[in-house]
Amino acid sequence: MSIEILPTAKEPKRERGKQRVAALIDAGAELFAEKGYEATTMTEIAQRAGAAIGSLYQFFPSKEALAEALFNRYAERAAASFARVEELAPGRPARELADLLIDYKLALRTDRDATIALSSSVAGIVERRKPLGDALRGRIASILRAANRALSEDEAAAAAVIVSQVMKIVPALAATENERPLPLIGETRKLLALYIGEVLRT
Amino acid sequence: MSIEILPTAKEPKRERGKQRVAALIDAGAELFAEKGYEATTMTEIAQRAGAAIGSLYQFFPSKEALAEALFNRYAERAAASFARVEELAPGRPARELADLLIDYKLALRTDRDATIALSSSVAGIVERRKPLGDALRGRIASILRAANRALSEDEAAAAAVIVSQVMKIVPALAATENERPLPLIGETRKLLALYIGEVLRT
DNA sequence: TCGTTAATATGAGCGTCCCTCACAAATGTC
DNA sequence: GACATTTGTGAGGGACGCTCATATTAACGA
Repeated sequence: MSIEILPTAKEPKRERGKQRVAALIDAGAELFAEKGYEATTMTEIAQRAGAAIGSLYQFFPSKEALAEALFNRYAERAAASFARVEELAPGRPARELADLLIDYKLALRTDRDATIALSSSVAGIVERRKPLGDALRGRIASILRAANRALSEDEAAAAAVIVSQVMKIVPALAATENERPLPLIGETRKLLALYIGEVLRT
Repeated sequence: MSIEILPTAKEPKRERGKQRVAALIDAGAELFAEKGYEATTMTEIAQRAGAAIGSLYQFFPSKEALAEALFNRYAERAAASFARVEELAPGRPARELADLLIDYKLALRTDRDATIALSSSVAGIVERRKPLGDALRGRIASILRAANRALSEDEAAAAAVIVSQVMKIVPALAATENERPLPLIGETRKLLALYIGEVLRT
């Protein structure tokens, strides 16, 4: 499998350009979240941003490039948000670690809505996601090893895969019923706490 | 949200028509699995099946309809497969229940490859998936209540949601590394057994 | 055997999509 | 103001899903 080079967005040089780019990304985020990636047309995005179609292509050479710019914003926010988790993690018991990780996912829920529509439709995004997921799993593994020194590297890595998979349940549940404080989220906390407890006990 | 009426596939009346339909669905399954739903063109599907584009549209009035026919095959096989789980479930401890459910997902892994490409791209399929998931959760809840009479209906329903979500981890892991017997699947068995054990203990 | 009817087969062409391009307008710098 | 650079514009090219008028094939009674 070869690395796919994707034409990136062209940086705006002047103030007006920066506003345009921001408006275009915002319009794309709204429409992708509303109708999905494929159902959204480039003409539509340009219209909602108050720009001509050619102006959209001036900054984003393809629909994929716009999706990637959107994804980059999400990735930056996610990385910053997890840094906060790492600050709070040391010394906490399994139950609190589980809550920290669940809350991390809950906080990103809103931003995620737009990017979630991309991950399945845009080939380039799928590949961009992988290193991000790898990094997250690595950081989770570090937290686990810090909490239980007896854990081998492989054991921590395997456990981190499971933990990250359980964390993915959160946005799936939040999407199906976003009304109350969600008893199902509580049940997911229990699930994750059980597993982390088992891992730390090993 | 209104119910979306989707034009269904036209049933072939003669033997040659049935062969055509089978060849077309097979071609679609192959191509969707290879390149994804959006990247696959209707012309391509017709070509691989050895048919003209008009012949394809004779039986499937739209690309979505073809996707739905594909999905139906998967749904039928899944239902039949879970009936076998229900036969074996009564009287088993948590660990064995977990293994039964994980193995159920593993068995469907191959067929799932083609349909997984659709679920995110085809709006009609997303809606068709929902009742299927509801039915699965209901049947899991029944198994749980049979194993623990003290469980209320709501408790069993909530637990079934979590169990079905954990089961979704299986194909995700099988996709990332389909080489060895997968130690991560073993870790998922442990996770599910832990949770079901907790539920049955309540 | 043949004629009739329904089923199946065909591919040029329509509308819409993503995207290109030649050129016009606006902005910053001297 | 002159000039270079950035930004703005929309008609049109190529490819897609899909339609339709028409041709071919299969089934069955006379």
